[in-house]
Amino acid sequence: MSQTVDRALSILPLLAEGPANLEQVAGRLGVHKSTALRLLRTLHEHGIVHRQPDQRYRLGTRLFALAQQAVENLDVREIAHPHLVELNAQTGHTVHLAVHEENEVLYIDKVESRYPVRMYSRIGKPVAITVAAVAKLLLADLPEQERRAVAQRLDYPRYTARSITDPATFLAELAKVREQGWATDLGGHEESINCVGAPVRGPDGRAVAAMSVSAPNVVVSADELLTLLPLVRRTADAISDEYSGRTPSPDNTERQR
Amino acid sequence: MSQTVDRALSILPLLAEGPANLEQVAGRLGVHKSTALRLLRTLHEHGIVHRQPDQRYRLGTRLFALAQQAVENLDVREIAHPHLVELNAQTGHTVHLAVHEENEVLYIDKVESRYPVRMYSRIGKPVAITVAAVAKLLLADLPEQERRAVAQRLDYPRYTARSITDPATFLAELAKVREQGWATDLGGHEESINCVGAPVRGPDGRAVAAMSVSAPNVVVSADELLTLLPLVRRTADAISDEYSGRTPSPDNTERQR
DNA sequence: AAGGTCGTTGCAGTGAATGCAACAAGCATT
DNA sequence: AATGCTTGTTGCATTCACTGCAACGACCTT
Repeated sequence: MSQTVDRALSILPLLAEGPANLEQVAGRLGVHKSTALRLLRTLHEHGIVHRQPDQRYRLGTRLFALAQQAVENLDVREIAHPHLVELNAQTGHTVHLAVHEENEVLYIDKVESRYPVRMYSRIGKPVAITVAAVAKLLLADLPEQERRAVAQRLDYPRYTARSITDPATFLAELAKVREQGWATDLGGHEESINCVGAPVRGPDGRAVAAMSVSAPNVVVSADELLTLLPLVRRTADAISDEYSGRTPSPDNTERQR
Repeated sequence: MSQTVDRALSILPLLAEGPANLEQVAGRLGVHKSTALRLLRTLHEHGIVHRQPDQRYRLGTRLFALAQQAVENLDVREIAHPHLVELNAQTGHTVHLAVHEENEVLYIDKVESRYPVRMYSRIGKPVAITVAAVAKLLLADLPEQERRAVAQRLDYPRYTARSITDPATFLAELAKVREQGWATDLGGHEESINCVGAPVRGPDGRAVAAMSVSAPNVVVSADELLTLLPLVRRTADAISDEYSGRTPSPDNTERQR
């Protein structure tokens, strides 16, 4: 739309390949040296490109700073909420969103069946970190070494007969979750409640949050709940895409796994 | 230099603060809506900005990808990382790596005490350039004339009672740092936090990066932290050697201390 | 239905970007 | 040392692309 800006931006991927000098940039842009110079100068003033001692240009660290600031100011909850509502509408079940922070996993949003109003019942409260599906998802994303450290220092309350109660089992569960990309809690926290969840990932692929759908046995069996897995994963992926600034292509009917 | 590009690039830091709609962008840019629209469109086509379902704009994946490449091209980071991890393991404290670029000093890596989870907390953010140990190290390495120029144009926020708040004191401090080859920040940024750092030098002897170890008063006193100085310097030197392609002679055991 | 907000589009005027050519600086070759 | 080559920089005339305006349309609220 804007020729000048278009040209300037075209320089970036070019420099991403590696440092380049003025003529190389001008050549690949198909413009006169002087034009390229002025574009590069402008980019330089904004710290987007950096001039090396050998006068060649490369991408600047300002880009990194910008990206960093952007993710920090991103509110997962804000982005996720509409998706959670939709999932709730589709399934009728309770939907949770959780993040990992300072050795705790806590709910930051919840859409409850029938109650459109946000009741902060469990929101903000730490989850049962050793059994909850969302907790497994978030911890499973940590590097191995750290996962081990965390598993060691946790307490393992026996909420129910199905609770995980030792580090080894927990680590094995995390490995499985990491492998398959989704998690469940089948009566591990409360005997009659099952959950199935999936991770929300940021631009760098790391899990920034996790979501889950929960329902009591009396409403749907665990097996029935599991049939919702594809839908849950699709929702989580949609949130990931939006959070990462990816454009959900209009015709992306189904994503391949 | 180029008005159009200048305006377009000015949108980026604006969006880094958070999503914004067309009018907000136009307003803060001081241009007509239609102008802002066309700039945003161009940025959008390049994937630099992303349009949310609510039509607001925010930074897009492409920017994240570029930022990623920008830091990956900084091979200091890659070389330094294992050393930082080791230093962290030895001391238990937070370790930072920073570079100087375009009038800013910013963290490009960090290894946090015990909780690498928060990995990217301060990474990408400009450091408090008038007080941070790494900033002193990098600025101290500049030629005198340039140091003076920088010192003059800086702001000197009084973060704490111990902050450096005027150019003369700052220049004196830089001279001292230059002389001794290491730097500290004793409560100059945050009252209870002390740092000690050393420079990473390239083959030509110029500082290409700086690293520091930080710890709160409550954990170790400033004096205790200073006892780590030899270790910090040795680590920085090891990184320098590797970066400069000097053989970190296999038998010059770092451990014989 | 009316009124308001906000994004989008066509258009005319002009100011800003472009390419040219000459210049400067650094380096290699002779 | 002189010459020629390469590469970055600057002043300038031309023109084209960018700008702001105003009108339109989509959507939401009352």
